[in-house]
Amino acid sequence: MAKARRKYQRVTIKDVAEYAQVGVGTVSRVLNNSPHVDETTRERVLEAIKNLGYMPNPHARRLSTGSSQLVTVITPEMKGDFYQILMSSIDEVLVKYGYSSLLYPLYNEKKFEALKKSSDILLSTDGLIVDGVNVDSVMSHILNPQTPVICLEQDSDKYDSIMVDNYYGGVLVGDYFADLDMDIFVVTHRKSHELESTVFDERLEGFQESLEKKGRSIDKIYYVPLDWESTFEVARRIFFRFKRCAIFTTTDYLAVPIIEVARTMQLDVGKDVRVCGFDDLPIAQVLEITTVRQPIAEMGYLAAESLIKRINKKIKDKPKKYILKPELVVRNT
Amino acid sequence: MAKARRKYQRVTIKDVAEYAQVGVGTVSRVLNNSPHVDETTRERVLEAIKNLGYMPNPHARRLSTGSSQLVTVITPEMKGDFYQILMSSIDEVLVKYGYSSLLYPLYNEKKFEALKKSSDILLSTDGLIVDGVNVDSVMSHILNPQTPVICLEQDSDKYDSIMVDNYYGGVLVGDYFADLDMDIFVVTHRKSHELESTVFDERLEGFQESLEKKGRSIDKIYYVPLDWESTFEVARRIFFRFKRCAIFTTTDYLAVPIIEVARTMQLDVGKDVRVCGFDDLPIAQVLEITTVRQPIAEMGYLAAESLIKRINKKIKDKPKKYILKPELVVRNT
DNA sequence: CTGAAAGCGCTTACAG
DNA sequence: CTGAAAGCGCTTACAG
Repeated sequence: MAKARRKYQRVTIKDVAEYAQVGVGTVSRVLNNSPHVDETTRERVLEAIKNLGYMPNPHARRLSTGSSQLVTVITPEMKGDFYQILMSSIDEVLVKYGYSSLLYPLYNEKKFEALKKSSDILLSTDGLIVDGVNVDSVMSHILNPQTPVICLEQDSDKYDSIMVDNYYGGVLVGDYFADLDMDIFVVTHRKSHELESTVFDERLEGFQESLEKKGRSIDKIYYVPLDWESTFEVARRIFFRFKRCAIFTTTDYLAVPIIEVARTMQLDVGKDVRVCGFDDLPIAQVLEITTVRQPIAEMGYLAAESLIKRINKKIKDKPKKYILKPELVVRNT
Repeated sequence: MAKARRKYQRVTIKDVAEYAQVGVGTVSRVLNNSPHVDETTRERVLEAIKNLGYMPNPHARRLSTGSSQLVTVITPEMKGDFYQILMSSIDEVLVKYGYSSLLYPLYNEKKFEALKKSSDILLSTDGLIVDGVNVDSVMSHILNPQTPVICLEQDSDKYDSIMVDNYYGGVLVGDYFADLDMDIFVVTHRKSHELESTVFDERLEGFQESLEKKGRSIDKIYYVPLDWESTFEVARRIFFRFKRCAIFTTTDYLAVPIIEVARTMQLDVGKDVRVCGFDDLPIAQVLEITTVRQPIAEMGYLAAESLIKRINKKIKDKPKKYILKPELVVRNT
């Protein structure tokens, strides 16, 4: 005779307690691996859990403890290796502390609107790591002031922020290219909407100013969408006229098609044609592309560690700013 | 004099009620836009909410209502356009019903382990859409039997499943290529671990059998990792020997580098060199690649609609299977 | 329209 | 080691 159960007829801790003939507190204790439980009662409870097919209700637990052991990571998109690396490193430290991460990528404007509407999501998690979005201006009003937030690749007055010195990275490439007796081109991406990041411009600026300081200048800047098809076109246009040149792409992603076109056109990449990317994505490592190494994993570690500290109220002081320095990695291109 | 508050000193519905001089029930009603609230009291409550900076506690609400209005989408990875399209279409219908989606990409094995450990995540959401993972065998034991699940690109005995007829898609390409008086090559990817999908093999099988039925056969199959650098190499190898051939890539992603190499080598793509992809990703549309159109958005719509129906208990019957038919889209390659 | 109260399913001092 | 009870912050019949 199935006993009448409440809404959703889920089996609760109470059912388990009855079945095992103990109090709910004891069930809770074995659920939480408390050491203060007699071994035989523990087994009886475990038995009950199994027989009843009990599964805990996370909402009840979270309401009771005031914590979800969850962290939300908000990114402006989800494509590319960058976020995979970032997420992996964040997860690595998170699990150490018993936390999990949830991804909330803003892959289109609707997604962002949805977030503003049902900011529930932002309130149901113990902390936030936000990449490339200006939290202060577009998000802080829907956030609980108590919720710890770490900003990545974006400055913030209210929260800890972790940035890479993109300008400096550009300078590194400029210094490197300045000594080359070649025409100098840049292939980069122009940000098209508010949410996009400004890193490409910063890299370009550092590059440009370093070049000028050495009496050189950019011969031409090509702006492309962030996809390969357009870049293939640009590469063909460049190499049709110039068999010898140095090209700075503000991300490795754009370097790939350029190198491939040059190689297919039999140009000597690494000698007559020099290509330098940015980011040191896995693809740059595989193709041995000269690039500027952005410490993505370090960013992730730092972000996660900082967040955990904030969550644990270890730090209560003013927002901190971390600026990580990139480095030039000269390889075969 | 700041009043002493409980743990986390968050302001609760009770504080708001006191401040506005009403009962907590009334506050709850204005929070939920109940029409049965006098306009002036509503305003008083709203005022109190603003002044106190009140933010609702989602856990309490979820415990009380038994629902989170959240859906988790689990994918085997997060790279590429596919998931962006899928997620967008899922979100589109979800918002219609007042739901939001959370992404949980299994970008590495640890992520999957973490999920098994703290299956909390799977229990705190009203439903699940799982892409490309065999739920029956690897996940169903950590799921609440009550939780509705929709499986994508993967068969299931327990849950609704939505699949694309990949075999049939391969047949379409085979029929198309069989009439071409050219050598026929395939560039495809071999699955390397358990969690990866088998779609590439299914597509290849359909292609192969259709060809055989017409008395033709594949001249050579090239297996590559799912990245462009390797594919560039393969393309160069092919076109070095064959200036005239038809190539079937089991995903558009792999068609791109092949087409680029052919073009850069001055071959007439669309005439001497024929390339047919699979998926109809945005990149295939931009580059006007002949391909097999996989109805990704339709999958997303169907998945989300089916899930909502299950959540609302509209359907209680046996798991349903949907098999979507892809179609050949002949373009310029 | 509105308030008091019960209930959602846990956790955690508090006694024993 | 264990049970009874209070509490987490909401929602929702139930009376009025």
